[in-house]
Amino acid sequence: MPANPHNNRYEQQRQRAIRSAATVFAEKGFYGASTKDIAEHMGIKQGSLYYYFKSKEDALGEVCRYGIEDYVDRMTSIAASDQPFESKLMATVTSHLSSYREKNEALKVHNDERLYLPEEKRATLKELGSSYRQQLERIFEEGVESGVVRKSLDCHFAAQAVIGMCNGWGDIIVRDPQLDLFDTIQKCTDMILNGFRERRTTERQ
Amino acid sequence: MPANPHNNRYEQQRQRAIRSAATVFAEKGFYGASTKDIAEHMGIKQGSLYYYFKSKEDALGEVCRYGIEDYVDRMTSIAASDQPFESKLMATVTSHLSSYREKNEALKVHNDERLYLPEEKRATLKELGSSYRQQLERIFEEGVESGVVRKSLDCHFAAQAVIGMCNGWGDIIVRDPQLDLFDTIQKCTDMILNGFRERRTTERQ
DNA sequence: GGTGAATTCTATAGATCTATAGAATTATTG
DNA sequence: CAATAATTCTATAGATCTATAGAATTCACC
Repeated sequence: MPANPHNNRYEQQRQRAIRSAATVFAEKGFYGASTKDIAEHMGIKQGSLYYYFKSKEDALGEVCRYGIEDYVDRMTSIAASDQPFESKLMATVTSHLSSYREKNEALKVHNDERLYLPEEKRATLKELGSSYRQQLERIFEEGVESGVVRKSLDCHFAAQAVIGMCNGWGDIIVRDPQLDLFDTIQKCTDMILNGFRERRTTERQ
Repeated sequence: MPANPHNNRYEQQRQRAIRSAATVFAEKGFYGASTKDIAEHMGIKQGSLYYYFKSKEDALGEVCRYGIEDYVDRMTSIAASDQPFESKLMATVTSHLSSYREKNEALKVHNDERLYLPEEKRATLKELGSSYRQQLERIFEEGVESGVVRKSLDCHFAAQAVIGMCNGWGDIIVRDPQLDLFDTIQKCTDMILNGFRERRTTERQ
């Protein structure tokens, strides 16, 4: 507990601790990872970690929040912007997939391990996740209204499917740093909009 | 170690043990679940579990194998059948999603926890998973050849995307027994083939 | 350089958890 | 029913792991 709340070093080290926890949780899972693992990754001793976290569970909570927070913020600004539907969709996929790169493993930890948090903490995260999904649903609804997306679309289904697919890519992205992100983003967006079916050209075969 | 290898009860109880392990691993994760949890779910004492499993890790291996085995078999028979592309695709999605219902949580455990297995055991599972993905790629390639799917499709990407999306639904299916599976299957197939974009009709607006 | 605050360390209590050994119980078979 | 085999139980060794207390060290500022 630092006396000076404007203390710089404490916050910096705390961030390092959260990142270390994210890396270790992503690799070994919440229960598979020990506080010793996290401390060693950070370069301190096991007991010292409790200077930055109240408990191991607290560490998981911080990682999850860190993982999802600006991810949802980005969705909010995408949704609020006045781009056309197709741009919003692509921005969403871009934001989702690149989160896995930029934020290292914290978003993955949020997705895979948040269920180990107590009900109370999970509720906060759940609201964030629901907000994300609802905003994406709304984007699809706008797409319907603007005539770009077919009227028959179940927008709730659509949002779930897109989120699920992006999370699936997340696993691959985290494990394979070679993967061309931009290429994947383009292909995903194209799939969501157009599907894989051959377009019938005007000329008959 | 039963003397009579044709012993019936032993195999039956072993199956029960695997199912219990699947349920508990799915809920708490490999490290989060204790052998006591599994034994209690099965209605025996902790130590007795070792009559059926060599180790906790062995239990995880069995659950993973149980989870993926007939799932891959089904893909093999889908791939070998002579249905047209669209039927194969729908059969694939159906098989994938309904696996989550029928096999309870074992496929989910395979997806989420197999990385905690030692390299050797994981290699076997990896081959099964690769076989699945390659067969799905081949289905897409056939779709291209038959002209149903556009020539520009990256079939490797397509297979990954479909698998990722189905796994995403898997989480939802396991947690929400209410979800209409057939409806979800139809919408997924439709999305993969046609995307969400409004088809331009021949009449101009 | 000295002083108090901030940070990190060492050591450990107490609570797990896995796996094993051997006893007790239940089932099977002549 | 007796005897043998199969299954389950009890008890525990040994190895974690989390969280805390208090000592040691480093840092910031005068």
